[in-house]
Amino acid sequence: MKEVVIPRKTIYRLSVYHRCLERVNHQLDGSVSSEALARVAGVKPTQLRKDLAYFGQMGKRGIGYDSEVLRKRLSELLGSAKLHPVVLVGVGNLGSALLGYQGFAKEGFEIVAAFDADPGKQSHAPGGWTIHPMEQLSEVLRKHEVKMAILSVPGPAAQAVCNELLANGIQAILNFAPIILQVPPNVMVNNVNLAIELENLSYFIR
Amino acid sequence: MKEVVIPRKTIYRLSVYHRCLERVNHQLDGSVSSEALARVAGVKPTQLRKDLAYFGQMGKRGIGYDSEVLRKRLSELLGSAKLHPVVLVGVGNLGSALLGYQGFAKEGFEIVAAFDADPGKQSHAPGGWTIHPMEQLSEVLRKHEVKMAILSVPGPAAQAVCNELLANGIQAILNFAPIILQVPPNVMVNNVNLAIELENLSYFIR
DNA sequence: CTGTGTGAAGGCTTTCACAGCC
DNA sequence: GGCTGTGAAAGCCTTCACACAG
Repeated sequence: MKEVVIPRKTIYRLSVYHRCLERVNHQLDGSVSSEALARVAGVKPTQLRKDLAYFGQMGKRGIGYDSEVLRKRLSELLGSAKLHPVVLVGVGNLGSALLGYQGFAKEGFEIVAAFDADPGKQSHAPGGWTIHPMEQLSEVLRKHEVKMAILSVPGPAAQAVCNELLANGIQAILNFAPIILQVPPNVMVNNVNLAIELENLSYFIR
Repeated sequence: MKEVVIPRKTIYRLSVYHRCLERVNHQLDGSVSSEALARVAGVKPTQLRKDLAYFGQMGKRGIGYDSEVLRKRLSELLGSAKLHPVVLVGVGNLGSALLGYQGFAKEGFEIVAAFDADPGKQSHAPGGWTIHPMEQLSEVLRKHEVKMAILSVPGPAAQAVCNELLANGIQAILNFAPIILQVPPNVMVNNVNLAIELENLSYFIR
């Protein structure tokens, strides 16, 4: 029994490989080399091999990786093999966009409910979504056993809403609010801040 | 003249500090300590100091940083002091959401035009946006001297559109398409992939 | 005495070089 | 011969410890 910790960055790249594999695996007859897959994933072949090797022998020497086997294995490892229920909190500009975004469902995530403090948001909701008031949060989270949340409320409200999510058993948050959330170490937060991404790019323009 | 390279991660955190500073600088009378700012930014005080020190002496020992001076300096360094024109290409689900997102303008970025291969997208556009056909890309980019683009087209179209952007002088791309773009080393790409962020979170849920 | 600036140490990730299997 | 798996080396970033300025 090994006691190696797997780097966060490796986990992240696993998702990238997973996507790349799904995009190209009908173009190849059964197997991929680390070199081929690394190229479309934008990494070096050695890195890909090291990443995969954390989880045991996955390829055949002299041949490569069986693309279908690898895809399945990645899917299991990442926990995306089964459908994950997700809630979305904050149906403003960005939130309603995310509700309409088809990308989530396609990748194994189902938004089971959307919440907003303002019931008036009902009318703006795309695609016939029902926007629940915050009071129903607890009930819905427990009923569907939801463990993941998408947080797209304004910055000032974010920490309070976050606390509410944590109190109801949420273990992972995709945070679009422009603040660093304070959470216990067993809760995972991934931040997405579009303004920061743009600002970061502008640094590199001479 | 020092010849030190500044880590990419440092540049990224600079944006975070910048945001945090804007959020809290009316709460303080003139100066911030590295400890206070680091706390809201979610980093260690030493890291913040080292990050800032890459750009010379910015604080006063025994006192801290003058919050207004620091804010201005960060703004200059990041290139967000002046308004940057940006174009958005791909007005699908996500693209139209981004068009409606107020966050960009607030942070010094102005979307000067939106493009889509399908002129039918006109009707879906929020807020009275005119959606230009791809044929006008070259003209608009040159006229407004646009250097940054937001790319939200479907994966299969992304590389071709990217090449077109590069041919017209684009130097930085915020990429929402689920592929790794092939670009020359002098072009900067920041990837945002919501499905990957969610999948990544799902790994950490036991 | 307070809080920044910084060389040095430490830790983590990536890359290399090559052993091992097909 | 081809390509994976992996210990060792290199590189990069973070953290520490403390000098130094207000």
